[in-house]
Amino acid sequence: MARTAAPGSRERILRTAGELFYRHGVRAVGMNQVIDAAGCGKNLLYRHFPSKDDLVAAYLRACRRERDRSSAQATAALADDPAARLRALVAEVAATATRPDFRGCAFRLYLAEFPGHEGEPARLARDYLRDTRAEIDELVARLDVADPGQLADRIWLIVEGLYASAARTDSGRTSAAATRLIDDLLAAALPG
Amino acid sequence: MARTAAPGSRERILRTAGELFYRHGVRAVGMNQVIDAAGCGKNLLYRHFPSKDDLVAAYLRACRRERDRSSAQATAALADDPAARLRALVAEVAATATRPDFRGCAFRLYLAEFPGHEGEPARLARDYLRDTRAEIDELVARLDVADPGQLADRIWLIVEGLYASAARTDSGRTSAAATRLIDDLLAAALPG
DNA sequence: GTCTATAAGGGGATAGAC
DNA sequence: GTCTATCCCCTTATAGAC
Repeated sequence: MARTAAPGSRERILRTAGELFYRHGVRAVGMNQVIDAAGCGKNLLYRHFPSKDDLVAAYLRACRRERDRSSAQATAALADDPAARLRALVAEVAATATRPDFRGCAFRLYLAEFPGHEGEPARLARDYLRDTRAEIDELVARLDVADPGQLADRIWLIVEGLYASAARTDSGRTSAAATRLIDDLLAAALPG
Repeated sequence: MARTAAPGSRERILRTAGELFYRHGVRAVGMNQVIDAAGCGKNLLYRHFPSKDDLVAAYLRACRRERDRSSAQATAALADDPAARLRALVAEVAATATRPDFRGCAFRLYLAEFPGHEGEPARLARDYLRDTRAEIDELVARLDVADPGQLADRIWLIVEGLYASAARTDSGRTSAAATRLIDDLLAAALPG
């Protein structure tokens, strides 16, 4: 399918749809709107994405790829230091949350829009949240702290709060508060 | 209008609509669905609520009333102790978040569903968030702490994280983490 | 008169056909 | 790319039951 079409058409449609989905919400954006914004024919879009759910799933997969890439880049130069990686993880979320077009976490926004849905988009969103939470758990488990479960719960709470709060209030202030709170929590929990 | 109608009809419709809106999302629930669930005629609903936005606004106003009532009840027997009131505020949110049908904060869910909307529902949602944030600011301002702004930011972050996280993960664990973290923050910030 | 039930208008949704 | 099919949305109007 994609081989016969213009090489960049799929990516262009997906990028256009993703921007609309993220800015206005998935439910608020219709397929016609995507077609108009992408400047393509209805045929081409439905050849690449047979249904809206397929398009939404591709959008969330692209978000995941970007987040994984961004996360890997943030921790690339770091030594194998769990505390530093935790700080970098939160700092990377804070950097994302201060981008001018930030409107929240795409996965959390999708789940808020489609509660109880069980399609592939919902699975992708839940997978991302589960994996991120697991990453925090694993990093905290490698720390020498008295109560790893509690520390992981607290860091997760802050990550969730950062995503939620920065979408609606001053994101710079929220991000600064989150990063400093994580620093304090780690400093208080770690020996020395 | 409501004076001539059966006395309980408006409240019954509103309660039915509210449950549907909260459980499935405002956009996902159509007026026909509300009418079917309430077992009323289309005429009656539109007489009480001339448009869906009016019904949604009434739903959010009911949420606000319930939250204000619940908040007042939680702090009624408390002395005029800002720290105790802050702890009670978070504990009350935690209690809400552990209810079995908890799916998130109705106001935050609405704003996630309707970004950029400027009608009365959006105003009600933003008013609630602004008032809650202001309440935290005022309580923290009355504490004898070195950096009230920072403490208020952190408490707000935890409240946001609690609402967001408890909707998707183990709410008991999330609530416990939030209340204990608030306790620790207050204990660390307060003298003595 | 108050309510229910039903039909219909005007629009936009996804999706498919040519 | 346009055109159509089908469905559901919000809303209004009409007709009938108690």
